[in-house]
Amino acid sequence: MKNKIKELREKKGISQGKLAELCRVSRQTINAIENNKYDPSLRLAFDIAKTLGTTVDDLFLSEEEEDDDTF
Amino acid sequence: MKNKIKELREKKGISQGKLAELCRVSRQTINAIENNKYDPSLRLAFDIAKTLGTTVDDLFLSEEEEDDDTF
DNA sequence: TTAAAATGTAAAATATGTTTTACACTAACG
DNA sequence: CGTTAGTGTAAAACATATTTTACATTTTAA
Repeated sequence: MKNKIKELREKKGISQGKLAELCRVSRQTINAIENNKYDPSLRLAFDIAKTLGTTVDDLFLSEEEEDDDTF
Repeated sequence: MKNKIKELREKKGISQGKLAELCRVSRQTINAIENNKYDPSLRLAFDIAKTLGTTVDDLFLSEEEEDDDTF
């Protein structure tokens, strides 16, 4: 699922590490989510959205789907 | 994390089983989420919101926190 | 008042998300 | 040049979400 985290994070001028700290998760978690390794939990999605001053619906693209490449 | 799933589902007049089918998950999953056994994945949160004609931000309450009772 | 549909719940198995530790790479900077 | 901050990545361990099967209870409706 695509997201605008990196974009909004950079607009705010904070590092992955700082965002992780503010959301109380590890830096690797933020990194993995920004790079679409996996989706965050719903709770974390809300925390990130709030921290970046936006909404979950705005931050994540949702739109059907990102069925991964393996075939 | 609180949610309005049961409320909106009943307003739509569909059963847990029907909602589950529309979201392509098991009925138990819908039941567990309605009864706050656990939060859905972000993907499923979007699917449920869409199916119920609302947004993730509207459907879930977010607000800090539901730290469970055990102590 | 009985049968059917809907709901609640539970355990085991599997899938997915998160942490920790650790290291490599790049860019900026003294 | 050598250091520091930021980023990408990986494996193991752990936490949480989901499925399947199965059954009990409640609600609806004939």
